[in-house]
Amino acid sequence: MTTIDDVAKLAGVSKSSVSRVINGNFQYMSEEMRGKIEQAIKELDYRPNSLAQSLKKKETKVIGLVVGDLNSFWSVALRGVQEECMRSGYGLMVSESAWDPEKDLENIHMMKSKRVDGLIVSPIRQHKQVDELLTSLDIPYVFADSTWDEVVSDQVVTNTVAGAVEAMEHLIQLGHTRIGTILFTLENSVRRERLEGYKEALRKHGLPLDESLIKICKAGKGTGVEAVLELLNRPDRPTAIFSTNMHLTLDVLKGVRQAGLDVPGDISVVGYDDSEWAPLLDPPLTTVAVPAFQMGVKAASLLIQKLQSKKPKKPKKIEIMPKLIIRHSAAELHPKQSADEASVVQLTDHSAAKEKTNENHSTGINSRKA
Amino acid sequence: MTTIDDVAKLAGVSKSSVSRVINGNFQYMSEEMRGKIEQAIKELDYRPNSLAQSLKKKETKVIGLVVGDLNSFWSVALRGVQEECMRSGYGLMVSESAWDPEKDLENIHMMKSKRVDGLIVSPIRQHKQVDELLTSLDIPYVFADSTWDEVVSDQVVTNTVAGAVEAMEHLIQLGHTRIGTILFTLENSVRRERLEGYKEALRKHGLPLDESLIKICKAGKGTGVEAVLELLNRPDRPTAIFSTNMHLTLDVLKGVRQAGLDVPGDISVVGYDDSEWAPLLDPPLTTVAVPAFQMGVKAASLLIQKLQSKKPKKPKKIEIMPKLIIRHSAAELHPKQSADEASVVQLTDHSAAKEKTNENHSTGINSRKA
DNA sequence: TTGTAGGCGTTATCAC
DNA sequence: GTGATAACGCCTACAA
Repeated sequence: MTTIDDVAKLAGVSKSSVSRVINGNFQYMSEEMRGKIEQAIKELDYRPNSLAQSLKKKETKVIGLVVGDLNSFWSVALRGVQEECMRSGYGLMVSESAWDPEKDLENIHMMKSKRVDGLIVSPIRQHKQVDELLTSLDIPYVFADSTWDEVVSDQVVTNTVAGAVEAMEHLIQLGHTRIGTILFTLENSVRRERLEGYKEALRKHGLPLDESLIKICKAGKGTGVEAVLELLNRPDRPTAIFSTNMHLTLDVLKGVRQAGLDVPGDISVVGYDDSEWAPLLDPPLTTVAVPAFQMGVKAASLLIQKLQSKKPKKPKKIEIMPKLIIRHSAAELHPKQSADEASVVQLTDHSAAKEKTNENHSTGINSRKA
Repeated sequence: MTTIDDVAKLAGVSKSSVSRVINGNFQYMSEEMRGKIEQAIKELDYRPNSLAQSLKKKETKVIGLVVGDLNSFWSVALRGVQEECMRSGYGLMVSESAWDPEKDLENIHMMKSKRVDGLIVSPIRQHKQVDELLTSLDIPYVFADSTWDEVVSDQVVTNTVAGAVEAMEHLIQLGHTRIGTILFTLENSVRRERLEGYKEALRKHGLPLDESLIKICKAGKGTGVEAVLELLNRPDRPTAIFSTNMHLTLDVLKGVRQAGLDVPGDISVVGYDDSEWAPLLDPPLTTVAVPAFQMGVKAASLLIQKLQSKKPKKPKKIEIMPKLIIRHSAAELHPKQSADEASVVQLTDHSAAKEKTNENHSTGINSRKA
């Protein structure tokens, strides 16, 4: 491995001068010396050892991503994070705790020992412990997606309540008054807020809240099917279902089919999280699309900006608006029309002092060529 | 930040001894000293600085993943890689070139400068240059998924030809003789092999090869729709289509719908790459599922094993078998039957001296709880 | 304008 | 058994 000494020797100069060239300190340096050194660097194809640089400079130019679940949402968001990192010259380390809350803490320690400059975190639970650990470790961080209600740190989240409300209002405008919903256990803010939006929409439109129409299920394959069947097998079954998660939406559709019911004849369904497959279902599925890619970009850029500014600013909360994608039923589709045709309802941000993030970004799905 | 010196001071010993404890060198050490030091470490919650360790030991315990496209396949495979890394105590850096072949090379350099111990690479093109760069950089590596025909290095791939043949044979057994196929441009082995499998199946069953039934399209949204429409609008249109990529399958289904045709009444479709949504289509879609998660695990463990064994072994090629998942048509589904019910055809490995990877692993989809 | 020397936090090779 | 001490490869006052 060629080192800075090799370059110095070849160029016949001291290594401090080489170091200056590497770091772009050309302030008081003769053109001649600079030329000699750059020549030598090229000749040896020398690249500095980041480890040594980092040890000295106390920064690694690497940020870490600590997520509870690298699920479909995060796998898209990850690309946004990665893209922003590349653009800003940062490396990216990733870790997943796979739903073991202890591992989130462990992973943070791991990242710290690798000396990442900052962290994007999205734990599943224990946000408080995570927050405390992060501050005690004195590591710059940004919460993303999932957060903690009393959190005072930087964060990038989607306005989940607004998304849920919009989904519900779509159903209400279609004339539904008995709307069921299905959720995963309320372990984090994202999940709680979806329920909040459900309730808020009912309240807003003067509809009664029937707790028995709310089904909360444990994570796991197929648990949603049972839940939805319970909902559908009642005599006073709901005429619409708001599914709050993509995995649950799969279960809901399976359940509806198992119950021998028809969408949208017997029951309407709106799902949270969009999928490339939604337009291909029969009928095409209306969903709330969360701009995952964009969130990844925002989270990374907020963190990096934080790393690069000297003076600490006050915590910033960036909210990203989900989009309701209303898809026509298959019957209404003209044969020559694109099956992907849909109306996109851009939710408006009602909150005041928050960063507007309504640029016309992609939803993260289909945002790259294949 | 607390250092090894702080620990030494607190314990009243030299830092050499502390270092021994950290590295588990208890060979010639009194119980007493060990106790004192462990106590001090705990008290200060001391964690060694990986940078300094790595600088000295010349290993970082980090591996890198360099992929051309963090698409749906790799986003699942990534979880496998990550899981194996965590199990073996390695960190993971990721990078994506987003279809810019130059960036693959750039990312490799970046990883090298960060001094990763090894690399899992899956470039889109220029496998030869990548291979050469990797060897010239003297960095241990494993090709994964996509590879290069003349490659002699370690690699973990799926037997794409076998997968394609099986898909085709399914269609042939259903009585189809005019089968169209749709592919992305043949830039890498994975893509070429799918075409190869298409041809091989025809040959094997004595069916004629009609080049005009083979549609090759550029990457990009919706290009597949045009291609499939060309296929379907001919008077002698094929009675079945083998779609070689998930994105293309979406386009194929859209195209079929736009042409006003019915699956499977007018035309049969088999897709490469499975999706959670496949069983929910009407009719459920038959696909070739590629065990992405498993491939990630295998790639990581092969690399790590390579890193940890002293003597270089001869290059190893691990082949993973895709699985054909035959789904019943909706009409045949009993209402109380799971919509996900499907026959899984486990392809048999016909090759001789290759590692068997037919354990009953998951396909990567649905392999985690949500 | 350039070079010398010390130190970043460890590990490893010696002595003792 | 334990402790100095010299690297590891780079950066950066400070001196020249």
